[in-house]
Amino acid sequence: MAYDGQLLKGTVSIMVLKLLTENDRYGYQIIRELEKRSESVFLLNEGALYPVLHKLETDEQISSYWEESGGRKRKYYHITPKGTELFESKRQEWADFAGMVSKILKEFRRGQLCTST
Amino acid sequence: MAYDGQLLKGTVSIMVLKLLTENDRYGYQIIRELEKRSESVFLLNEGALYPVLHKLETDEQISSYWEESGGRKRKYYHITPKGTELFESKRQEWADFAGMVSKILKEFRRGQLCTST
DNA sequence: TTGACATACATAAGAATCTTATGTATAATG
DNA sequence: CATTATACATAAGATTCTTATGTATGTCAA
Repeated sequence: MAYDGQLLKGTVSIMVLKLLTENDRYGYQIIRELEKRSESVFLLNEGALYPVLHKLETDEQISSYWEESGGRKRKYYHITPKGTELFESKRQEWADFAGMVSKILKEFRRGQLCTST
Repeated sequence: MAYDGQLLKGTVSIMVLKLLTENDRYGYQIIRELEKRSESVFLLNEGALYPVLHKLETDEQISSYWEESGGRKRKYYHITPKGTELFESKRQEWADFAGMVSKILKEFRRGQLCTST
């Protein structure tokens, strides 16, 4: 992981759900896709992803099915209506949270003009 | 905590360092200040903050001194040059990380116009 | 003056989620 | 035929949060 691993906590499942809102995908594919989209910033390892997928499935936010493609058996995941709903609220939560952290990190800098928003 | 506690991981020490770049502060004061600035979104509890302060001190990013004020003994923390330096890089790291997560969560939405930035 | 509450420090047990390591198996590639 | 990539999985360990608990002092109202 290019970034302090702690920052990642809680965001993996949100990003996984995001990818699954677009298409059904299998685990290994999710890792490669996140790597690609983040320009190799998020180098998720399998030991991190698979437990997250299993937990999301237990929570019925995603479901799975095995499919053979490209001569390989792959476990595809599909987002459920519950997962879609939770994703939307988690996305909002992330936006609010990240906005608040950024605000605090910027606030009250000496010599900086503060304009109302 | 109003938000999924996992999102907080890794951000507490950055926000603490931020407050200490402004003024020396004591622990209890940091909790109240974060609560106030975040509009009660970040309700840090003492069990979370004190270990973070102790670790930052062990890492020599902050130093401490006891002072009596308002009839009470308070342990004040002061950011060191090392802490200031690390804060600046962590702030940048946070901005990059948060920007990347937000980008991924927004990306490729169906029916959405994508404009170059 | 006494009991409740806020202030102020601290630590310990437990939960969640990551890293690193390990294991199994198959396909592709040189 | 050996190495690498693909593809699944789990376990041990680290970190950092929550919740609970403990100690002590100051303030304020009944």
